Amino acid sequence: MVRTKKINSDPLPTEEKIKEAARKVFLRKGFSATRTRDIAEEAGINLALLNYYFRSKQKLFDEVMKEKIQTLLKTIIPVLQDSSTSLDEKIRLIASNYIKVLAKNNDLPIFVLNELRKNNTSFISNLPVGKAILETSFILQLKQRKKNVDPIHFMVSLLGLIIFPFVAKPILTKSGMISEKKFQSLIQERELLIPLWMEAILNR
Amino acid sequence: MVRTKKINSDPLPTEEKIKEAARKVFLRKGFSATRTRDIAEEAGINLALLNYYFRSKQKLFDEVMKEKIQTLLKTIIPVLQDSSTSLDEKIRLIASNYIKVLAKNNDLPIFVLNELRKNNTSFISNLPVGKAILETSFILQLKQRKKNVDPIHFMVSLLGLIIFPFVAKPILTKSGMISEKKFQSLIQERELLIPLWMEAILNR
DNA sequence: GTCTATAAGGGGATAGAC
DNA sequence: GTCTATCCCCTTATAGAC
Repeated sequence: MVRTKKINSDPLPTEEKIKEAARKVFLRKGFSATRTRDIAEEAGINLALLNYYFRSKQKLFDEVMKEKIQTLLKTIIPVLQDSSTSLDEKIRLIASNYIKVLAKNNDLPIFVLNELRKNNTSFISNLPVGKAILETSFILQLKQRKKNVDPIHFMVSLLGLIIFPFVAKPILTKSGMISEKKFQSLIQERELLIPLWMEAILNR
Repeated sequence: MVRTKKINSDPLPTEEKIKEAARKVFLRKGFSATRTRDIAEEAGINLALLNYYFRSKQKLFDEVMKEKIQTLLKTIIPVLQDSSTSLDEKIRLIASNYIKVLAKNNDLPIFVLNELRKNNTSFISNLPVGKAILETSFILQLKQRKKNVDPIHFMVSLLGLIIFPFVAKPILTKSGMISEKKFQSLIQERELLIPLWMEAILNR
């Protein structure tokens, strides 16, 4: 392998083309509003091939959904667990990592949260991820730092400050409150601001 | 008119029964996943009546959607505009009003935000509500209080702290992190906590 | 105003040729 | 593996009786 940069000489294999198209269409429209024909067209293949590779719309959706949940979890869980970093560092890392991921994928949070709400999927309820988070290094450090701070409140607030702008983006931009460009600079600024705000809350 | 309290002696008129059913089903499942049959069944009427009163699924949806957006705006805009209240009071009122409304209607924010995102609806873009908010008493008081605080950041953060728990509720409860009961007490606590946190951010 | 019956079309999935 | 053609159910909406 000598090539330093991959030119588009070998197009994606069909299965990956379909999955890539599915990511795009499902994220934009959600499960119910998406037609398998939309995905096939986006992928530049025939509708029959979708069923050949993935058997059904639901199975294809499940694969995309699982992947997206993993993306969200992998962004935060390793940071929460790492006992070698300080609490302040963890807060900075979470803000920084999430904003980097979401800046490239604005729709990710609202898509995942809304689809989880609508379907009684077992994506989450199978993994005991919720309780696991309550026993991470992050929570322990939080309890040591300040006894009267409820770790759940603190974590929900931190994630809210990071994620909410992306969830509210449709209303912020469509109402004319801010432009697309202003939105992008806004969330970049928050990468620095959120840790300062969380610090202020802790020192209250 | 002597009756001081309306007993449920006269059931709702058909049109209102349909609308009430539509509110319930659309909010739970979103536009695309909702079948008009679901609404008719929920309302206890025949499917044809739905079209008789509302002409189409889309028109019925639009009425519900418009109503829900109004609910969200009416909760905050009068508070922002009232120049007779202090900044601190406004913050307390916004937190208090929103939490009261959303405690009875957990799905409201994610429903509205997600449907606005998916459809290129003109619900919002017609009203120049975004820019109007930037000229309210609230924003002026904020600028006076602290010059280096960006009002947009502050407002997005305030709303994020209030609304995000409701948006994240599916993942919080389904992941086993907190129970339904714990969730309800959590958001009640935030009615007091959020104003304190915003104060800490302002005094940073 | 309210119902039953049905038209008309959309959309997921498959059969079968190549 | 990939395509075209098609099946068939589901869903919205309407026609028309009462």
